Amino acid sequence: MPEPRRFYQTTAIDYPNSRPHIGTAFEKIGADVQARYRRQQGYRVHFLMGNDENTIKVVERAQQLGVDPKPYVDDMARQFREVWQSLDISFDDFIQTSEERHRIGCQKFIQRVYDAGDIYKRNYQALYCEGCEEFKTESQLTPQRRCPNHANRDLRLVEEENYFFRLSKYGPRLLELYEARPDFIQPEGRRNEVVSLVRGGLEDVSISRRNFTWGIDIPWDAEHKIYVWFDALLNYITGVGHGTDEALFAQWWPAAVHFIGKDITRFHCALWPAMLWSAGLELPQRVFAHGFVYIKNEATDEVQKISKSLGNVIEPLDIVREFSSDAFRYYFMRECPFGGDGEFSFARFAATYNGDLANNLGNLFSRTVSMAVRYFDGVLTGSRAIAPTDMFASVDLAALTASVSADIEACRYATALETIWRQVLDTGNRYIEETRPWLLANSSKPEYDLEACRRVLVNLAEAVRVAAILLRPFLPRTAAKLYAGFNFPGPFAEQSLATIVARPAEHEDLRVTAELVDGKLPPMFPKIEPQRAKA
RNA sequence: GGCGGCGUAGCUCAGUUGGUUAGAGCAGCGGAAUCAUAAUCCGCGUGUCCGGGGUUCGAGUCCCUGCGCCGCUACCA
Repeated sequence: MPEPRRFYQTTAIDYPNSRPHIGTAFEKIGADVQARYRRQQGYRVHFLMGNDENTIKVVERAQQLGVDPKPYVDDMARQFREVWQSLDISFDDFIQTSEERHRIGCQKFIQRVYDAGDIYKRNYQALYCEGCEEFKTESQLTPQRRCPNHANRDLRLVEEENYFFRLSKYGPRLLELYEARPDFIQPEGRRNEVVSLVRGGLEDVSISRRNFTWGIDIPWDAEHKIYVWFDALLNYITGVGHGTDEALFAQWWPAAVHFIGKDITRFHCALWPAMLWSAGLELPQRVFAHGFVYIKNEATDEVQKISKSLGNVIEPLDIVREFSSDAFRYYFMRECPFGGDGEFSFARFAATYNGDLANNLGNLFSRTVSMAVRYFDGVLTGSRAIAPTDMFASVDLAALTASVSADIEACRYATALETIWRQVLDTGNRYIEETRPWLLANSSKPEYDLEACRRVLVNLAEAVRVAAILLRPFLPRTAAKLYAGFNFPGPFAEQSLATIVARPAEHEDLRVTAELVDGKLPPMFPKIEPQRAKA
């Protein structure tokens, strides 16, 4: 047996000053599909998620609540994990940047960069708005160089001694990287943005702040804390043992892919590689920047950003409780292209759920199982001798599998799902209409032919098997139920996409093994009543 | 302002290197069927492929231009 290929992937770490919403969940689901797919294909996967806790906002929020930062972030981390678990996000580890392993790894890393001569001290000037009580960037200012929220008062110029990282010197090397590895940044549009940013010239970045009480000390100067990005990005290596467990680190680094939001592309594609070069570490293989989810207001038809002030935040747990995690996952993976932006509305959710999940998928499974039970008492005697090749005669299963694989690997999840629906599920439903098994099973009809009927059902079971395998990364619970519908040969866990064409040998005749209630299959996806599609 | 992207059926979107009557899903209309969660199947679109000009035997697909929308334009996550 060859050593299984390793696949280390990460998501962005989140700020724990508010609970995760559906936009945050979008990223995690997309990452989870990749992780589940890779595991299914035999990779050894390590899937890291986490929270970004060393920020001033955490301290402020904890103060508002009258608690210390650490218990606050620990409780938020618990809440985040709870949401991710309810969405069946199969993360292997969850790092909090307030953990010791992060502090130790972080300090060792920054020391290496310091020793390499890439960190120096100098004055940092910034514009401070007393109204907002925070620093403003040039790009945030009004034409009069005032704060947009407090245009009637001047900004204060604040100077502070900070440590700076020599990002500027890595510009040329970054451009070489983008040139040599065009797929380092995906999708391509994001890559172009980063290229033009770096072409425009990079400045050194400040990486420390004084007078912070929360965060990680600069190891050689405890008056300074490590500031934002230099701390946050390092979770990707401290989470797999950098500085604390070098054997583990050697096993997983470099990462196969970082999943991030499009807004933080430049930190991951310019700053992060430069940091790693400086410390003498390898670069991740790929950075994938996904789009954002917007809320479509059904009353006004407006497309809005998700925000607390607009009051349109949707709790993932609400949807999971009312429908299912698979329904939640399906909507976002099918309706929102991962590399681009997407929209959410309950009306659209209900339409997708009812059409694709309840009607096309759930009902296909239901009618298949139901006919097998009704016409054959659930046992397809002699099925071993029947090759299920009729239904997919018009479909090239090898090409279909290859195309779905390629789409998933490129994070074209919506395309992969569309292919599965059109080529597998639609084909299945059409096949039933064409063969009309209810006539074949009816002894009073001229079409009566029980052998032919059995053959049809063996083919339909095959559709269920193929669908189960293909859908597994997207809809883990549904896929498991589909596969458990019949006594297919071989445990589901061992069914890679290759087993779609190279079917495992049958040891016994097919029979229905789905759980029945009063002899019937309960609906997988009970319909959403249109009027219940709340606004 | 600069750089980049987008604008295709009522809605959401596909449309490789330019090549036959521009496609899918949903919605709508008509029909069939009844195994099934009234699900499914078949049929039905005179779409200015944003407008204008150009290259070409031929352009949704390339070039120029006008309009509209969006992204990026560094220390904010």
